[in-house]
Amino acid sequence: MAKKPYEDCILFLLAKAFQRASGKFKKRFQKYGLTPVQSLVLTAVSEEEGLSAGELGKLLVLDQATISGVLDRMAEAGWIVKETAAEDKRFLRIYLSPKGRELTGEIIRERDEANEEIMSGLRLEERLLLKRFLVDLQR
Amino acid sequence: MAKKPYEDCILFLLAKAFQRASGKFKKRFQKYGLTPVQSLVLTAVSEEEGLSAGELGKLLVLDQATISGVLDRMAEAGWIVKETAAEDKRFLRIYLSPKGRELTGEIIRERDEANEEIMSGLRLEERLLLKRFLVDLQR
DNA sequence: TGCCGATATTTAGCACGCTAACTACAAGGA
DNA sequence: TCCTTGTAGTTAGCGTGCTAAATATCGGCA
Repeated sequence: MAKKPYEDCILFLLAKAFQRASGKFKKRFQKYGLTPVQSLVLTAVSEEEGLSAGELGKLLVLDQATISGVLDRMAEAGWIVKETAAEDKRFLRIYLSPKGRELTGEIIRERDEANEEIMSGLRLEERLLLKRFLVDLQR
Repeated sequence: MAKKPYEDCILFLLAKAFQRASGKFKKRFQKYGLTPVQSLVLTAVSEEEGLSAGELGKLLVLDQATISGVLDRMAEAGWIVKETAAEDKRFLRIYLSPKGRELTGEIIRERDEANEEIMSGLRLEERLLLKRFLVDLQR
């Protein structure tokens, strides 16, 4: 039997690389009670408050059902505040809570360190190439 | 607001590349009633029958709980057969069902085509580099 | 023999991520 | 005004993937 029979399958390689990266984020953020996805949503909200659920979903490429659940749990945990927009009650407006605002800087630092940790096996040019390839896969 | 604020976050890039690849597999395999993961498990079983759940999990880097559930659904759907090993009843032995054996060749072809489709935006050297980088991330 | 610790699998519970169905609201025309 | 159509968000149901706890079996040792 081949030892690593799946190294030619790009789906497998992507899945495992994502799993590993996700694990590193998870470890780093669990002391805050945040999941990896939630950490991304938090920084997105901090970059522009008042976005709707749909706009956040587009930004982070999450479908409506997924972003809806994530926002719900984050509001529940006190990271963000969900308001319905006055002009059009179909829309939400998502804001940081005081807790969210206070910890955003730290979360962003953790995220950057996690990214650094994940990429530590690659040289700078390799990191740039990898990112370009991953973007090119998204066509 | 930046248009694509997360292209610097390797977790985000990996997640989205994986999502897209997974989507292509999903589309291609749903006519068989197979999920992307199940397609990988099926080809793994076809390469060596009689492996235990744990051995398959190690091969595919899936934890016990996950492989257990996947195997259950695949047995339910009639792709594989679960037997308990006679020598040590703690172990399972996983075999292909007649249906699994019949369709494995086709499934492998679909998998190869899906991989080709996913990588189609990259030249050959780029594909090899990408695979190497993804493996290197798994340290 | 009978118990103890190790090992393989299963189960429960949570968080995505997807599709599909549903609700709520808005806008525009008959 | 009423109705139809479209849009934003929620909910339900499924399949991973994880951790932790439970179950079943084995092996060895008193």
